[in-house]
Amino acid sequence: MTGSVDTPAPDETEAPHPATGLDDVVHQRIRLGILTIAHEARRVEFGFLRTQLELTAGNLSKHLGVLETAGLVQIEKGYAGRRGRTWISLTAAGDAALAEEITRLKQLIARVDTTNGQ
Amino acid sequence: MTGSVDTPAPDETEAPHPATGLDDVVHQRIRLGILTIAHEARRVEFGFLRTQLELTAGNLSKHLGVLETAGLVQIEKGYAGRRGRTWISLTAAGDAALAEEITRLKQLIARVDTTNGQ
DNA sequence: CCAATCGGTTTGCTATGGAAACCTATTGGC
DNA sequence: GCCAATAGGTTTCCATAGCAAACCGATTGG
Repeated sequence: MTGSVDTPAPDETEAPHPATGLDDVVHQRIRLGILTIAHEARRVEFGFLRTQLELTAGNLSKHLGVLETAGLVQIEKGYAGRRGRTWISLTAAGDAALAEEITRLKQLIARVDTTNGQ
Repeated sequence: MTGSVDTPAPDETEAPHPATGLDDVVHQRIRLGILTIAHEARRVEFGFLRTQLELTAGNLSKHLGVLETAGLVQIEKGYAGRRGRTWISLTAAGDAALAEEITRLKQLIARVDTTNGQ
C-alpha cells in the first residue's frame, strides 16, 4: 500500500468544469447529431439520418439502440407504400437531455471565447 | 452478394451536418475539458487538471497522451521545489483544433436554438 | 530508518464504435 | 412465374478507447 489514494479531491469550492457535467450518451458525436436533427423535425426517417450524418446503416442502428435504451428517442416502424420504414422521434427526456447538453456547451464556449481576446 | 452496398450517399447537395465535422480526438468529453482549461491559462499543472475535471491521475495521463500524440498539447516536466511537476500547454495546432471544435458546436447550437421557439 | 504521501505511469479489463456479413421483403427484367 | 438486384435494416465480430487499480520512484514526517 504505497500508492496514492488516486481519487480526485471532493472539490470544496464547488464549481465543476462544464465538461464534467456532459453526459457521454448525449455528447458522443454521432448521437449528438441524431438528437439535433430529431429536434428540428417532429419525426425523422432512418434513411434521412443515415445520409445526413454520412453513416453506414449498421452504425446508425447501433447508436439509435443506445438512445432508445436510454429513453431519449422513440423508434416507430411502419410502412411507406409497401416498403418498411423506420421513424425516429425525440422523447420528452431526449429533448431535456439535449437542452442540458446545449446549456453545458454554451458555458464551455463562453469560457473559451472570453479568454480569446474575443 | 445479396446485401446492400451499405455506404452512405456521396451527398450531392453539399451541406454536411455540423456533427459530421467534429473531430473525436477533440470532441471527447474529458479532452475537450483539458483543451478548454489549457486555453484559459498559458500553462496548467497536471494536478490542477486532475482536480478541476475530477479525474483519476491514470485517466488524465492517458488522455494527455492522446492529445500529445495528436500534437495538440505540449507536456513539460520540471520541478516545483524538489517535487517533480508536469505542466501542460496548448500547441498552435491545439489552439486551432479547439477553435474549429467551437465553431462547429456553435453551428450545431444555432440549429437547435432556431427550432426551439427560442 | 520506516511508513506514509506526492506525483505520475503502466497494466489489464470492459465497453464502445464501426464495418462487414447477413436477413427479409420488394421490385424489375425476361 | 422465376431469378437477380435493390431497399431497408439488424446482428456479428473485431479493434480501439476509456477507466480504475496496481505499481513505481522520489520526498517528507515521525
